[in-house]
Amino acid sequence: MRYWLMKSEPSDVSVDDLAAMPGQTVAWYGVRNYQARNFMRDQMRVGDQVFFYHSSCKEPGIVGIARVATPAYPDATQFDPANKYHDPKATPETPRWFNVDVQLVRKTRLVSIRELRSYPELASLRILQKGSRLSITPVDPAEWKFILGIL
DNA sequence: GCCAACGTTGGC
DNA sequence: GCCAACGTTGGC
Repeated sequence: MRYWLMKSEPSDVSVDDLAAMPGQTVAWYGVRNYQARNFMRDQMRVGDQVFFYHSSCKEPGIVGIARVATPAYPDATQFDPANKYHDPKATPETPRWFNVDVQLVRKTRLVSIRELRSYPELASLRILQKGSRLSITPVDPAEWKFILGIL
């Protein structure tokens, strides 16, 4: 079992949006970064635990706990010319982008990035590193436990 | 809106 | 295969 942190812009899919979805589950479409894709495609397993993180918004931070609900499969938006995530180089025979489905486990209080930065125990958390931009990052078991403890 | 950091693109 | 130019991310 692995642990992850996944960023979502709340103007796109917020934790409340996720809570309102059928089965409280959403396809994690739109990832167009190879490293993040590889995490989903190669390393995620059903049941992996996820911190749901709001980014590019007024109060960035962790807002929920989720789980990986499906193995990775081709991201449908890459094939749709009308979609902003359309990739003209992708075909159903040779898909380039993959996504898992993510299911909400529970909302949490907002743990802001500012608060996360305040804990020496989280000094190595990937998203706190200088220049970190990856939308999907692994979380160490010790980091996961620590954050659970402050929720 | 700024801008540092990083990823991607494409000419050579 | 190098690397400058460009685009994107995302906190502030």
